[in-house]
Amino acid sequence: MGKRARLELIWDAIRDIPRGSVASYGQIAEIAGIPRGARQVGYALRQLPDGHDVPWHRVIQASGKIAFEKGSRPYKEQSKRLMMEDVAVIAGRVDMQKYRWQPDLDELLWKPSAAWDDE
DNA sequence: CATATGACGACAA
DNA sequence: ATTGTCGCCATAT
Repeated sequence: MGKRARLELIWDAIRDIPRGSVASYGQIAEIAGIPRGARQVGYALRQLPDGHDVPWHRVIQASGKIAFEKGSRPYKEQSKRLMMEDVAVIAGRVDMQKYRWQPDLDELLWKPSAAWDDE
């Protein structure tokens, strides 16, 4: 696979994170079909071109912490964007239990029939 | 080909 | 909660 294609896969996975939810780097990597590729997601985010439409702020560490250094420009920008969509950021962290994106659950809510295919 | 570098993650102290 | 170590893996040099 070409490097550009991989970047696109990762960016697409991030575009699927719904407003008000967050996903970890590793989670996005798996969805993009790159197991253990958390670092590749970080790489992909650094390659975002100007004018992109990728909700980069919805990607945080598995621990719930914002990846940027506390107090830095990007750190503040990310906290602000998350707050803007009602995601609580306390001391640089987000409660993953509460805000972690669950694709499977989304499926159930959007297409209930998909969960009944065993009847 | 050899090393260094990360917007990471799991785990042990 | 923090910090350090180690594993991981595409890129960069």
